[in-house]
Amino acid sequence: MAEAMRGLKRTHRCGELSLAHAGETVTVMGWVQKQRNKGGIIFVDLRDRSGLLQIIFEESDCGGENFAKAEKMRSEFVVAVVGTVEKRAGAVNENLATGEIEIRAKEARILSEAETPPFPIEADSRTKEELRLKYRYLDLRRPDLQRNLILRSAITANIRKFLTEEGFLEIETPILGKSTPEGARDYLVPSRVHPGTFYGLPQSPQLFKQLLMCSGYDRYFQIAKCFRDEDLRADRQPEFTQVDMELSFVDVEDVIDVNERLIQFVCREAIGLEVELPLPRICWIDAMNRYGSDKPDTRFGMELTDVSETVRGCGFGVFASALEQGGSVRGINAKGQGAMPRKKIDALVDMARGYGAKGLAYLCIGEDGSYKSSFAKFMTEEELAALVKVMDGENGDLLLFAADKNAIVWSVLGALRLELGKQMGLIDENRFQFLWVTEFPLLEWNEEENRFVAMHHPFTMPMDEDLEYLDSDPARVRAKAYDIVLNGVELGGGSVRIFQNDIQERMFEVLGFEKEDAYNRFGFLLNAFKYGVPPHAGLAYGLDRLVMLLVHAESIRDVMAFPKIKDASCLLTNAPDVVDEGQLKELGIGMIETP
RNA sequence: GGCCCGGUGGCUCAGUUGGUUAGAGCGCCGCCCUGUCACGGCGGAGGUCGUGGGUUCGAGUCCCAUCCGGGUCGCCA
Repeated sequence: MAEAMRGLKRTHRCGELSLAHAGETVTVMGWVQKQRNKGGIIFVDLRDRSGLLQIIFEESDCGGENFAKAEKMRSEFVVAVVGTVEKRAGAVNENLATGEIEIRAKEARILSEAETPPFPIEADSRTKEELRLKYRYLDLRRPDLQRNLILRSAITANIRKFLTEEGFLEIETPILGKSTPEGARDYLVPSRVHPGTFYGLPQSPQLFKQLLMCSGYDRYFQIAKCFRDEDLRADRQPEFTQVDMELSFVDVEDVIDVNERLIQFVCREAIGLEVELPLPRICWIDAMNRYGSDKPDTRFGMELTDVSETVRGCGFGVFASALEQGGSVRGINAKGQGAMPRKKIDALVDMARGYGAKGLAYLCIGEDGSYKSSFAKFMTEEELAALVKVMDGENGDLLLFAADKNAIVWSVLGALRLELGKQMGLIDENRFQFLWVTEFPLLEWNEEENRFVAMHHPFTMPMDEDLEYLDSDPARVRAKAYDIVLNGVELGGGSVRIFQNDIQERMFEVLGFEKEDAYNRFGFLLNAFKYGVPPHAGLAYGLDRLVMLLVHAESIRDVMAFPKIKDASCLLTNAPDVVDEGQLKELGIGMIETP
């Protein structure tokens, strides 16, 4: 039977009490973590978001009625206890922050009884995610998730603090916006007032923040919910949070500077991590050539080596044809892995195929200097020796080679490098390696659409020195675009924006947009630019990813209160769900066919 | 959409080559216990082996289909 709280007021959270409070009478409230009944004495571990606290019940202190309540207490009951803080008479519990003290109960109330939860409410749960998400409100009671969300709150509070002090204004932009077909799929919201038309939920506040620059707000930021109707991953949710910012009268260096100091401030204040500035930088082409990735994990080496020139003209057809078709041959050296069993190598070959390679060439160098290889028979001894030399191959090493178009070679070796880095234990999980990746290509060729598409977005400014090639050789134009990477995860990205009409129109031309079409989609922005636009640039972070990495969570779901599962549904609320006929009718929506 | 992993009491798992009545730890229920904190002692309950079909004398185990969850490729300007 639940009792009222009347007359009681919580004085402390459990974890806030210490030896300094000895002798004080306090009132604590929380959930029963565990009851240990020794017969004439009952211990109750009380839990709230601050931690655990031991309560001791003895009939001589609290009387028969309260003692009987303590006997009834089960896990997850919500109780209130009035009592005295005491230094423990028994042994100190070293595992507990409040292990030196306990509350000697004088009065207890059972505010709410509880059924036995479907899984244990404790840290480091190994419970299946399906169950955890169905009972998310219980999962969220667990100390590790509470810690994650508390740290997330500390991170956003410090972001606000820093940016506000730097003169940024926090301004909200609409959630109900205009669908922008370029890029990710939009979530659509039907309009009741205008049947047949739809709002699009924002993939980012991009265009609005540029308008804010036109309006003179100079430095803007927002912690903004964003939506993308694409398939999920461990670090991707359909709705997620961006820390979005835009600055006027700045260039690349200004954006990087303020963001480096932001990162340093937040890491120091929120998690006590000291980040050394300036952060290292790498330009995109170097990142691809050295790591096979535009978001390299630079906590370990095993860099890629371009062996195209070494193998040119060799007898191995796969290498030769890749080079003939304008591709490359590159390799990585897995030091000391020369004795890797065939089965594991085959798994790597399969993995390479998963990234679009037709195969993966390997060369094991035995401890005695002998070769075991998938392609040695096609090459002369001299060719092999040259290849091993350029790969810095020593006895006991495993050399892996991919030969294809550059894009495939990079992605295959980039993925293999990460996999081998993990397998070989080369990654220091306690290290935080931030990295700027700069000078991204402005455009990339899209085979399907047979046209160039913007790598970042169509408003990204080309680098000054490449501007002249925008029409003649678009593929070589680099952008004033930059990504911030942490431990091989893309944390955020941004760019300097085009603010000159003529460059914007040339950009649309290269992208194959009709002028009319461009105005139809983005006219409000282009029109705004006609009335005086400051040079501006910005950046947006994936807040969830940042928090995930800083708290060492394995999935973005562990730093969000109510995440969705792989098919973008919610196991807790069962969203999305059907709606009744009347709602649809009002929106002028009919189903083509009921699934 | 493709590929990979998983689904066995409330939870986490084991389950041999297909072979008795499907096990363990934790949890849960009852009784006992005045210094426990992974409390302890005694006793007990609890399982359509995700679902459907097939092979077989016999299926948790093999085959097919399907559902659910996770990872990943495609996708994510």
